[in-house]
Amino acid sequence: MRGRSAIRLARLQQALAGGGTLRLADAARLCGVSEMTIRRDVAASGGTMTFLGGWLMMARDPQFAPLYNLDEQKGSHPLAKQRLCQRAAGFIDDGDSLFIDCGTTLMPLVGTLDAFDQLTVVTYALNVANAVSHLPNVRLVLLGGLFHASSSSFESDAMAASIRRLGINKAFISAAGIHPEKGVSCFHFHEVVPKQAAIDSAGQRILVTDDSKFGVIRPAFFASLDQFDIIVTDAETGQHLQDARPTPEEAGAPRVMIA
Amino acid sequence: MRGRSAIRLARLQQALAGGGTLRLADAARLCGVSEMTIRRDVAASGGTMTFLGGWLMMARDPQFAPLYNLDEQKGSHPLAKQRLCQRAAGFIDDGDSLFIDCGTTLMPLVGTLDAFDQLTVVTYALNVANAVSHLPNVRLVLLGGLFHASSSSFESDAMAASIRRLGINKAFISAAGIHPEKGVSCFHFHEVVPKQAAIDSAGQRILVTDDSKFGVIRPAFFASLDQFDIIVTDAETGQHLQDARPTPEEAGAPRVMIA
DNA sequence: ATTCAAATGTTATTTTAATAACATTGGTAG
DNA sequence: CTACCAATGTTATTAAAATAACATTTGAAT
Repeated sequence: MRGRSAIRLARLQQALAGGGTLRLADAARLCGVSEMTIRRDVAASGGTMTFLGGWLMMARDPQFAPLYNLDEQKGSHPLAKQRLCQRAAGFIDDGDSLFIDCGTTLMPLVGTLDAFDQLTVVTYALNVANAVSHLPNVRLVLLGGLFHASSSSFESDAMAASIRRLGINKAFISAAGIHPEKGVSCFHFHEVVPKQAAIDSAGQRILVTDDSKFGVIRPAFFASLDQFDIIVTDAETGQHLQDARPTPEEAGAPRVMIA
Repeated sequence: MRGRSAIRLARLQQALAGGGTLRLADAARLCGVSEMTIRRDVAASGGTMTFLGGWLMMARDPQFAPLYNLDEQKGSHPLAKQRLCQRAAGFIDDGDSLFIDCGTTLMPLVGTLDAFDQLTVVTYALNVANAVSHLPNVRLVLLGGLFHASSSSFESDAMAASIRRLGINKAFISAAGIHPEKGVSCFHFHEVVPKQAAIDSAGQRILVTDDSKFGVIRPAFFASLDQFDIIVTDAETGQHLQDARPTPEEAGAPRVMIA
């Protein structure tokens, strides 16, 4: 009786591949073995599966990973993003058709959408799509293609054309770097096309970015600052931007909103 | 102090919008309130959120939905699907480019893919895409469009064209109904186009279906039985199909595999 | 202000899960 | 066949979460 543990683990993994959880008791029955044996199997699996209070699940980090660890909690990053998105959500109206960019910055924005009537969300990010897919009041259009795990987003030749066909009301754009003169940049080159297409075709362009991105340059530039109508940001970045442009009402200057 | 519970729930919901979990203690701190209050809030939320062993999460997140309830467990459906998929996986080779249909039937198939080298998976189903997205050895191509929650899949004008451009090695197709004379059907009309395109363009077509679908007719027909090269099914359906075609080697007859 | 009731906090109790310790089984080498 | 050892099962113990009970706070009406 050698290697049976591996067989059981494979079977459980297969059962859980599509997401979902299993009661410990059910996992045990599924494998025809005692609960203790399942516990030992999972413990020996080296972290591919875990128990969460009696429920077995795949421990793929991003999904299951707690949002805040007690340690990093003082760094109020997630809270900051929530504040930014709360502010950004102020620009949304019932019936809008929104473009939501990839990354984690705009994630809390999705959490605010259930308060509206009949929105449409266009995105090329898998994480955004998953969050939106649960909202009954939001129509979801996902722009597919080849998946890039690094940014949880898709790349496609047809991306730009698809976006231009869609009629986007308001585009919420995120960035990995924002520099007062050089402009706005991101990590991955395949993000450039959809970002630019959304900026081109949207009625209103809203850049959402926190202080940690200010002054930073990342590999791929995709826009200059004055291509945005509104910039929602933290106090520090906001101050910088307003100092750089003493007359924010002048033509082409985005309105800066501090969250 | 009225309606604060709702405010806290909204905040938590927003924090969890992108998926993931929160420790009870962290949720309490996030809202500046005691753990007991969070417990009461969640209990009053009417099932939108739940605790799983001290972790707060969105209840409807498929990631955390239980696969089997103790009650329905006797009906060994999920086990049957696993057996079918195990059998179906036998047709996969390293380097293959696979089409995987929507629904839950083919979900366990994804669980077998980590054993191969360098696969490509093409799908128009969000649940399949999510499962595949975690596999480092599989390239994922998601065919996007307008999302349909009923089947967790996408609809698009460009679907057929996209599929034909892709070069699919083996197409794994699921069905909601399979009838010996009338053919193979599904619930949703928007599934017909991608299914047919995949059947048209794939090198090998593999229908995977369990006994509960046999003799059933659903709203949308998409293929006849002899359009498949292989049918992977349970004992009962397999017997029926073999009886109906006494000479399975005759031209155009699919090979029937009983799992 | 005073009073009341809803909301929240605190503590105690029950239930459940996780761990540890020990007993049993079963395959395999000698 | 027998003795051994890994694998598994069983039971006991510990830790943690869910519930319940009761105390305290807080906001609004009188």
